[in-house]
Amino acid sequence: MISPVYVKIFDDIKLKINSAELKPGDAIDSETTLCKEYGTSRMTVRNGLAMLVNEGYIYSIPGKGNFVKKPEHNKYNLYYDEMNNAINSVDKTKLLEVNIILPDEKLADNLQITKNKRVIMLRRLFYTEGKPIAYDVKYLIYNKGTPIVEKEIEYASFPEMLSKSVSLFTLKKDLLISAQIPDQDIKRYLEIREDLALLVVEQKLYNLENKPMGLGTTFYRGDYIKLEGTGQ
Amino acid sequence: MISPVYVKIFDDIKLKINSAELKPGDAIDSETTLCKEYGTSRMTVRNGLAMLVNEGYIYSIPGKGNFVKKPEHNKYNLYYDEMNNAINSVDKTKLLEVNIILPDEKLADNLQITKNKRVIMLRRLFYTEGKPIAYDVKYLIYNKGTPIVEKEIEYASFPEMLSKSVSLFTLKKDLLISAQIPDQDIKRYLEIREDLALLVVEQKLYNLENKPMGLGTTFYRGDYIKLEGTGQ
DNA sequence: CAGTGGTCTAGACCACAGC
DNA sequence: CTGTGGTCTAGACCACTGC
Repeated sequence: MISPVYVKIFDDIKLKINSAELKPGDAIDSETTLCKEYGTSRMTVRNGLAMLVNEGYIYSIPGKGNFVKKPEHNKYNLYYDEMNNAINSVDKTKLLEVNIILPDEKLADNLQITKNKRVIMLRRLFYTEGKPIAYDVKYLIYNKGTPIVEKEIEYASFPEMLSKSVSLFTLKKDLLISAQIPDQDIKRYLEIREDLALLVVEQKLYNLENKPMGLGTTFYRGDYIKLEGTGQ
Repeated sequence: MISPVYVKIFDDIKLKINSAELKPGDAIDSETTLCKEYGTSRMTVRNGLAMLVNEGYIYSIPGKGNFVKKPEHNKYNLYYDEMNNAINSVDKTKLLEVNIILPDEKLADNLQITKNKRVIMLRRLFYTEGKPIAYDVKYLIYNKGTPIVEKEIEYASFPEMLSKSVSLFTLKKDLLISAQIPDQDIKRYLEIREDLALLVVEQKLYNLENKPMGLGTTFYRGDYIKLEGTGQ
């Protein structure tokens, strides 16, 4: 098991932090000191420290030194794919409606547009093994020249819908996750007769200038979805 | 507005990717080519490329080159703090019970322990403005010598509870988010009389060896919580 | 003032891709 | 074989910190 010197430096310091030999706020040996300790050049040391910075273990203050960071124990990675989650995946969708509409006050406000700017609305149902498990409504800013291809939209996730008009790299996305009781309409769409909670995911997409590009809400049957997050 | 050369390189290439001049899978100019283009040394170029790698724009294949990555448009950052969310925060907690118990089959299985290994159970209520908004149950592996300090536990988040026995850096965490209808017990605890959905967050904490250290579930009134995720 | 991290140079050798 | 990225050296000057 041979590994580069800078990985050795990274591992050593990481171990000291994990074993609590170095605590948050503590200073790390200076770069020149580490150079001597490992008998290596400064660039190699900095390479190892850069890894620690990238993984959130340390931070540096120019002129002072490198210090152990407080771990962000409230941060999680969430994978949210409208059609796939921890316990189920969508195998069929049904396009209920595609329409160009004029937004009402609230929608215009949310999309930061005037009320005479047209918006694409689409409503879909998601199915798993023949049963409807989610009701989905999306609003997209209408761009002339961006054709609406029903077949493409039917199976597209929200970010993919916008990929024609915006590079996916430039998309900023926000999620809001909540739980609520279904109203009559949704009960009908999802064929819910018993008492059942909905998991509601609201998505908002922005371009790089923070201009809203789309707004969407997906109502999942609570017994058919679990969202999964992983820490660190 | 002066910025280091490597930041300029980073910005230039990022712009090319965002403007779709460079598409996923495309090769970037080689490092030596970039050295000539910017009249700089290889380390400076590599510094800029490292930033692009860290932000998920590119990846490199040794011997071949650097390439534009496909954006991960299903990845979000989720901040989950048991006591604080997008629309409310907990201002009071009530410790219903702290006990050392023997796990039942399911719990022992989940914590990967034998049924004669003791477990700390604690149950809490979270309040906002005098009203109970969440019911919380946690199970922690019992470690001899780790004192249970009620006052500490009462206001601690789950990762903090374990911080005495494990470095917070070493904690791996999993979240499962779902929605369900409250049962009679929870309705009583949360003083729910109307129809209401619960947002349920299950947390599982592991140490570095992937040994489960704790298990917890928090049941939030659906009208008092929204979880917030941000993309990219 | 000496020590720190930030930026940068101009080289080097290596393992690996692809021809 | 040439070209690629991965690792590394031994210096340099700068801005900043703290004494």
